[in-house]
This record gives sequence, structure tokens and C-alpha cells, in this order.
Amino acid sequence: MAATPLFRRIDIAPAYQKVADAIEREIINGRIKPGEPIGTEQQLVAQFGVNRSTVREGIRVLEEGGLIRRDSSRRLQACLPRYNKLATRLSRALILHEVTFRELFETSMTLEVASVEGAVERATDDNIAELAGNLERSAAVVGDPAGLAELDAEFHVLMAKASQNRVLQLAREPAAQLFFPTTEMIVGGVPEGGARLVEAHRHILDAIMRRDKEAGVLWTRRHLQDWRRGFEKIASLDRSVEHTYMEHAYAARQ
Amino acid sequence: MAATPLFRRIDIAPAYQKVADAIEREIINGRIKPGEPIGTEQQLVAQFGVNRSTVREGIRVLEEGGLIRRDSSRRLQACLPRYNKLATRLSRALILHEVTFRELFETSMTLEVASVEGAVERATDDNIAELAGNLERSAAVVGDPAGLAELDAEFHVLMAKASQNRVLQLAREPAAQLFFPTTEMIVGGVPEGGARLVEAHRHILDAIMRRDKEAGVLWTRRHLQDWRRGFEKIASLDRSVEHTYMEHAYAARQ
DNA sequence: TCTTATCGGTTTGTCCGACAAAGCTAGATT
DNA sequence: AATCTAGCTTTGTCGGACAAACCGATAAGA
Repeated sequence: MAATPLFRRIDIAPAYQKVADAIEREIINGRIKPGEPIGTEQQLVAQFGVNRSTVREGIRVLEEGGLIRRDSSRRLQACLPRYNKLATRLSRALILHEVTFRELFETSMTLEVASVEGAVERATDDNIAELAGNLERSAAVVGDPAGLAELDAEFHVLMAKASQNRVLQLAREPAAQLFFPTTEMIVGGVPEGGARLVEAHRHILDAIMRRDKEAGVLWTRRHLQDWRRGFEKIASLDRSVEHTYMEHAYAARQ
Repeated sequence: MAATPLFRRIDIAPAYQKVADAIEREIINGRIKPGEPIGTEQQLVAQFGVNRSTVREGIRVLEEGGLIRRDSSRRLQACLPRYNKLATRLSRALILHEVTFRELFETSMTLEVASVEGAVERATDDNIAELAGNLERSAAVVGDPAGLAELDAEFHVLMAKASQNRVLQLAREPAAQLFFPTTEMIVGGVPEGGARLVEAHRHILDAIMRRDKEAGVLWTRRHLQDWRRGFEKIASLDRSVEHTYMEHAYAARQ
């Protein structure tokens, strides 16, 4: 293939991109640690020898990527990318690719089952306490679809957290962000929907506490199957996650 | 909680952010479709009534998010976010969070098994042809760890594609990007490693063609277990994905 | 003494104007 | 008709500017 590697590929990139890349590299390889300051725009201007507008464009790129942020006093600092923010980007991509609810459901089933398995194996007392707190609050709002939907989403986030697997936590988030907003509609549309949901959560938590993987998986599956049955009452699984439908759910981001 | 909702929360956002949000909204809800032009910077300046520098900062934000891009002549147009690019952001996040190989492995196992299940169910002739082509090329470079590692990564991408589940495709990508670069080390370090890898791929493809889910899952598990055994010969699974180690793999992005 | 008000000095967000390089358009040339 | 060329447009970058917000420290008041 390669005949004579005489010349290196010449790197032609706009200045703002090079600024972004340079800062990114320092953060990725750990020379700038999360929380540490990057410097003022003026300093970056001096260091890179480019105009402030150029620096600012580079900064926007990194800021959007979640690698840097501005602290309370608007000074630049490196930071750990928030899963949540990145997941929002992914959810957006899924919307635009018009994925179907079937795809969402199938993947969520896989990931939630993996979550519960991890949680059963490795949940700490703190994790369990958090889940129990969530369950208690859920039981209190069982008649309120909106409130319950929100707590349901939280329950699953806590379950993923309890799995102690951060890769899994990250992987499930994008699908979850699109999957769970429908819960409100479903809980509201099915009589006893709220009660069934809380019941399932209770069994799942119980399984986690008893370290009973089989039961945990079983109830997680039932829980999701409930969602599916509810969803199929109002729409086809092969319907795509629509722009207009998802707009409000998506707009809830900050 | 909420006493008197007398005042709306006043949204104080910098102008460039509002510019980005406005354009993003038009794309998300489908009023601007992928491929359609956004307009020149000058036009945006006129429409939003802000300075070009401000518009450009907003544009950078969207560009980084993969929502817009510049075509061959550098004009702005909406586009579908590429999974690949987004996955790179996520991989970066995983590196910074210093996730362990155990977490990567566990999650990849879940997702690859889900992939093969989907592929067994729904792979098209085209998918199978692609996988067969990959297998053929793999067999030809069985002695070349670097080449084989690359083809291995491709095989798994193709398998996810064959599952016809785009959510799954997206969900597996970040972990895969970190997981598979190690393959080269492992294949190179284990005698017969390359042969075993190709053998596993062959069985997996065979299972997909025969629509034999059990066999597909079995060989996928074996395949990943092989990776795990190989990895444990050189390092602990509890070792985190390190900055310096991952730097070169990560640098391979464009 | 402790709190509050004030006052420069910085830094950010935004604006204005400008220019070279590259791409596109359309008229001029062969 | 095909090609070349000149002009217009657009982007990437630059320099400078200014109001608002923020920081730190000092001065004034309880």
C-alpha cells in the first residue's frame, strides 16, 4: 500500500481548532487535572499567539465537549465531562436518526438487566439506601404520573449507579433519556399502572438486598415488559422517536 | 415546595448560546433537515441581530455537537450527528473518569452479546457479505497483530450493524473504542492468539448465517473471554484506562 | 469589632471594522 | 464551446474597543 513515506501528512487545521486540540491534549493526558485552571483568555492569547476571538472559538469547542467549564467567577477550568450532558448529545443524535421505540426498548432491556445484575452483585449500603429513599417517595406519589415518571427515571439511574460500573452507567443513559419520558404517558394511561410500577421497583430493590440475581432480572424484565405493553396500547413500537413528540422532553435539559 | 409561581425563571444566557439554541431547535424539530443550508454567517448576523463573532461562537458550539457542518465549500448545513464522532467524546470521558478494564469488559460483554443476538435474528444478506469479507481479510493477516486488531474492531462494528439496532450500535461504540485497541497487544502476546480470534469470528458468522442464536452467543462469549484471559496475562482488569496508555489510541481519531 | 459601602483593576461578553485566502460567478478570450 | 480571468462573496483571523460583572481591598458606618 504505502510506497514511500517520504512526507508526513501536512496538518492543515484552522487556528481555533489547533487551540482546542492543544488544550484538549493537555487535559486528556492528565497534565491539566479536572478542577485546575486553564488561565484567562488573555493568557491563552499570549501563549498561543492568536487573537482573542480565535481563542474564544476554541474555548467554545471544548466547553461544548464538556472538557472545560467556567467556574462561579467565569474563570476557565478543566472538568470531568458530565455523563448527563454528553448523553443529551447522544439522545439528540438518536432523535435525528429517527430510531424506533423497538430499538430503544430492546437496548434498554439489555442494559437495565445488566444494571440490575451488577447492582445485585455490588450494591453498597449507600446505594440501597438511595434506592429505598426513591421507592418511598415513589409510593407517596403513586397517583401522580408525572412525579412517578420522574422518580422511575431516577430509580433506574440509581440502579445503574449501584452496579458500580461507570461504563454501563454511561452506555444506558442516552437510551434512557428517550425511553423514560414516555413513562408518564403510559403510567397515566393504564389503570393500576402506577401501582404496578412501584410494585416492580419494590421487588427489584428487595432482590438487590437479598443478592438474588434471578429475582432481580425477572422483575426488571417484567417492569420493562409492562412499559412495552403500555406503550403498545398507544402506539406501535416501530414508530420512530419523533421530532415534535420528543421536543418537550428534550427541552427539559438545561 | 413551590409557594407562589409568581415569576418565571428568567433565562440569562449569553448571546452566542442563544444563537446556538435557536439553530439547534430548528434542526431538532425538523424544520431544517440534514443536508439543508443554514445560511451564511452574514445572513445569521442579520437575522439574529448580533455580531459575527457572536454568531461564530454559536456556530462552533453546534459544529462540535455534530449538528451542523461545513460542506465542501465551507458553507453551513445541518447534518446528522455521526455516531463515531460522538463516541469519541464519550471515550474521552471514560478515560478521564479512569474507568477500569473490568468495567469496560463487563459492559462490552453485555453489548456484544446483545449485538450477536440481534444479528442472528435480523442480519441481511448484505450484512453477512460484509462480515464474510471481513473474515476473509482477517484470515489473510492472521500473523499481523496490528492488522488483525483493526479488522477485529471492524468485525464487531459490522456485527452491531447487522443487529439493525442503531441504539445498540451507538451504545456499544464508546466502550469498544477503548476496548479494542488492546486487542493488538493481546493477539501479539498470546501464541495462536490470531488463529483463535479468526476461528471465533468464523463460528460467530456461521451462527449468524444459520440463525443459531445459542451458538452465536456462545462463541461471542468465548471470543471475549479469550480477550480477557489475554489481558490478564499482561495487566489487572482493575487497572484503569490510563491517560498515557490510551493517548496514542485516542490520537488515532481525526 | 464587625458589617457594609465604595472604588479601582480584571475578565468576560459583545461589538466594530478590516483584510488575506479560497470559492463561486459570470463575463471575456481563444 | 471550452477555458481563462476578473470580480464578488464568504470564511478565518486580526486589532481594538467598551459595558457589565467580578475580585480584592480599603474606607465608612453600626
